[in-house]
Amino acid sequence: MRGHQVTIKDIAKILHISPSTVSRALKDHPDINPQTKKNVQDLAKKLNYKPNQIALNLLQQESKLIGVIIPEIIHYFFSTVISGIEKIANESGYHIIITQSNESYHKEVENIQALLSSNIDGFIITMAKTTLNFDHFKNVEEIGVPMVFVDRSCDAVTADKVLVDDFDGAYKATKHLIENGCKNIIHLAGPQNLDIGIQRKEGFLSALNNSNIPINSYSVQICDTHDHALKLIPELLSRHNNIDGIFAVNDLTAIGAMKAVKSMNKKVPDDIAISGFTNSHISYIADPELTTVDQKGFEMGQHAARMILKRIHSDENYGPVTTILNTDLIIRKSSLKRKLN
Amino acid sequence: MRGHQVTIKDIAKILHISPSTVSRALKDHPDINPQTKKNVQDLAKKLNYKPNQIALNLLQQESKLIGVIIPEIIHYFFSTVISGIEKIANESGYHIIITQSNESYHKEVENIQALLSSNIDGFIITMAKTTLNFDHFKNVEEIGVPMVFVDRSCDAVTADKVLVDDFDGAYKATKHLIENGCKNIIHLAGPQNLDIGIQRKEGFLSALNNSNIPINSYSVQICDTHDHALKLIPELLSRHNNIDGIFAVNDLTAIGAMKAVKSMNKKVPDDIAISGFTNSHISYIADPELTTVDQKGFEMGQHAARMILKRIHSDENYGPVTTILNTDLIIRKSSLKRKLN
DNA sequence: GGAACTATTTCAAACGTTTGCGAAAGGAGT
DNA sequence: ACTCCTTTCGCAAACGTTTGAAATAGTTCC
Repeated sequence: MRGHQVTIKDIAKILHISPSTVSRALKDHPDINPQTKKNVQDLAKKLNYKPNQIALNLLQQESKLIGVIIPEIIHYFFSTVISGIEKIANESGYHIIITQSNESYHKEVENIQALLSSNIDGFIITMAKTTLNFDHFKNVEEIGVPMVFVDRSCDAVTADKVLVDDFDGAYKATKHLIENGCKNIIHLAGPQNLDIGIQRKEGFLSALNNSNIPINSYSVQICDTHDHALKLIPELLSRHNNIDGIFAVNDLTAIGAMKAVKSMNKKVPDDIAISGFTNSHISYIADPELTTVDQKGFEMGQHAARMILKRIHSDENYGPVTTILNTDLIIRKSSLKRKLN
Repeated sequence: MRGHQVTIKDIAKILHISPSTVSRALKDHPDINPQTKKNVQDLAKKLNYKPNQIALNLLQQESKLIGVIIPEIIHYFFSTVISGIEKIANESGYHIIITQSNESYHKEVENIQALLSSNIDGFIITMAKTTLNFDHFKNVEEIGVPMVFVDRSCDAVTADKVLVDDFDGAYKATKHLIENGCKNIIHLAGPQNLDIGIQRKEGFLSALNNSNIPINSYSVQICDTHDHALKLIPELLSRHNNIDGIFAVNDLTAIGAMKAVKSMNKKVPDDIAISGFTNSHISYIADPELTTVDQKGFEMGQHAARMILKRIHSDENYGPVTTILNTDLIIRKSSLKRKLN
């Protein structure tokens, strides 16, 4: 049913000239007779000729395609990363193929294989949480297809990375809570096998230390989902009545905590101030609006795209580059206690 | 820097046989000597041979690529649609190229052109809100590349569609509010140049009529963003004190309305019950949790992918197919008034 | 009138793969 | 010794495009 796209050969046949002449005429090659040029260009426009990208790809040994592997597209952060990648890629005539790992190691391996056989020119990857074996990345490295890791770094392989300064972000958020009068802050932390989980925790602890605030046995809780926070916080508050601040590893968890706090008839922020991390849409939607750390997803995506394009177009094999972006603290109502002093 | 991928020709050269023999050996063609076959297959495995997808695409005049054009990936609904598409496409060896129009007509046209020259095998499209001219779609139709429209239908062009029963969803949500004791419900409606805006409004009005509830001059307000609702609702409530229910065209608007209601010291749901539409993540996050209509994004994506694959693989030119999915009413706390009778 | 040059066009190979057809070689049957 | 068949393989074309090199025709110059 496909109506045959018009090709250079078609134009050549109609005009009784050779395909090479048509090709050159279309690119304004000086060797071509102006009249022939005009004939060709007019006909091409009339027939709505579009060069066949696949043929060009084959000839030039490139696909102008960047493979993107992320855990889950429905997460606000990742969708902003994708938007950033898409913007820069499109500006250079590239397109992106998106695949999701759903945080599954096996799906990630599958996706790598599938994208490789699609002859993509480069990878932009955020590893799955469950990825502990890195042979599939090493394989890519051997083949020589460039990779950029985003947000979660993989040290088993030499590749470019773009990360965010999680430590500093967490530090700033915690410091802000302290400055707003919090004296007993807990941290709802992410899994400690991931760099971001560790860094955000360390930033939190460092801020406490720096302000000479004592760290309790319950100051750090592994808890990184909305529903978990909803269950955990009431328990915690009933045991430790003097908790007056919560710094959560992500916005969703922060909002779960917020709901739990409100359900116990405590006020946010006056009784308990809260900060999240990511600056996803929901932080603005929350009631009260959630203070959070902007994770710069869009910028990360843009950087990653620029890095991969540079690799693709570079002949020399320069060493791996790591870019670390600064975070911004976004201050909203959930952390602004009435000043008591 | 790219380490030349190993090709059939490489294998042929090493084994001193012709490329055609290698090709056939790799596919277990009966014409090939078992020993030759084994030699080829062993070497191919050893060298990690992967067929060049681009060459195959050129030969078979297909790219195994589906072009997806959506307004904005950061919207929960669209990201679920994408997930659905990706799942089905991958199962059939297809990949998806995603582009965003950002609700801009011009970007949409650009994306169509770019994807066409990437020789994608089919389009899955959700039109931008601002698209009023359809020549770019007609162009695609002429060329003969199949299209499926998702969520927002385009009648100017003969193509498959997968829609959701917006009318019925709105009807069910409104009916539910009525059954929970609402006597004066307003509808925050979407733009009335889009089908979904019209259908949801009509469903709302029909439910009121069916329950003999009078429709006021202010019953329908064009308002489809969080921030607009935040401004509009206080005005409305101060003028019409007896409003006791709100049905919003999407979840974000519903949550804006919810915040506004709470800010006026009215209780949700007891004073004013609220329902949204979409069932996005935020509806579960809201406080109180938001009653809403599940828009079945994932299912829509799956259907769209199946429809486009069927088109791609079909030789005959069957008439356009429209699939309309049923919605589910998701009842949560925001609509459950204490029964007064 | 031949060399030298210019202007314009075509040829052919290349990218990697598939596939119809033909070729070569050997064996069996008559 | 001839045909016929089988087994195994290679040739060449095809997909659409680009590009160096060669070809053709026409002009200029001495």
